Amino acid sequence: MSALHSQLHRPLIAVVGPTASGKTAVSQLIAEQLGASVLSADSMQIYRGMNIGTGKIAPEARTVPYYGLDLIEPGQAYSAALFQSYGRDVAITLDDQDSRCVLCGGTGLYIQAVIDDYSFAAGDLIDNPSRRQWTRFAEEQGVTALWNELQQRDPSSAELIHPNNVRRVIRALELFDEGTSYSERSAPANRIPAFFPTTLIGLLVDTEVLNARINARVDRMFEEGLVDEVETLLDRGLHDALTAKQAIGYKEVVAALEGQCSLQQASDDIKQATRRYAKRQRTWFRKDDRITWIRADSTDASSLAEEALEHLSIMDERYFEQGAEG
RNA sequence: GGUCGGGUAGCUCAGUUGGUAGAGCAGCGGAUUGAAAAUCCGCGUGCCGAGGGUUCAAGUCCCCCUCCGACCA
Repeated sequence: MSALHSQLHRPLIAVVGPTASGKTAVSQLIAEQLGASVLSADSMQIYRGMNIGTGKIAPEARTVPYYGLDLIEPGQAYSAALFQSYGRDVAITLDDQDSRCVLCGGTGLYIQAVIDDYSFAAGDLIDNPSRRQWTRFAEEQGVTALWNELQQRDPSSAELIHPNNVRRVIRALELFDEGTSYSERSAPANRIPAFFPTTLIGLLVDTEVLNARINARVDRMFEEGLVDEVETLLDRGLHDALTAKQAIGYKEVVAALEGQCSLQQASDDIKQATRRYAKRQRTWFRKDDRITWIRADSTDASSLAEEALEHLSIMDERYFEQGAEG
């Protein structure tokens, strides 16, 4: 019994990989060739006004329609569940118009929420009394006491979550309050069935090469006016933003602007945080064995796109053969 | 040239009365079902500057050399 969504005429395309691996350029070239649109799956590029620091492609550089950018204000809350319904709508709508969709992004959870059969619980994200209550409980009683509460109510979920991981313990308690369970939903990522047929392409870059690219990119962000961008966002209330203020490149510049460190230090911190982020992305995508990895040490996006397109046409063919059989 | 400090993990340093070494940071690996650029977990062999000596046993004591720093000439 497969949950595979069969409404799509052609499989979705997803280009994944760590930050600075060249996803944006390659995705756009692929989309150009196929007459497709790009759907960004990036948890920070959804914010309006966060452009330089998130590596968002400039409007004048866009040669195909883009989705998934500038969806909300930095002060607004967002979630993987919201992106899931947004992304699926986009994918289905494009397919209905006989157009194709190239998912492009570094936020593994967002990608998977769209293409795989994740079912998030109902419940209010914005005004969630349960989350508030447990957050306060954690502050007052400590993380161990919090975990003990979960252990009492929902032992099988408690078993899956380390007591120090407050965020996730709280989430599990929320789910329990909603009458469901964290443990019922969690499953090894590679065992979740697909929701859309998707051809996944991963860009693989040698760590040393990627680090050098990250450093150069951060320097460029400062040259392009990252500090000004952060100042503008602060005027618009970045401080009160829950998630947006945690973005790499922004939190460090804010610290410098508040006099906690020099701009040089902020730049170094951004480079380091970005390296670590890239590592987490590598870890996330590595376990997905559907991904076909393309070596992207060179910056020649067009040859990478060509390689990707070759693979895509093979996979399309396979998809239609299977469809004809079934 | 002399005196005093110091030379221990990539970096900053601990190392008790001699029992072949351990923290923070960095780095590396992993997890990930409504914040995910978030959150969390795991990983420490290093000629203890070189050589010699005392001792059952030396990062630790003694001698000598060397390098760095401060001060005195």
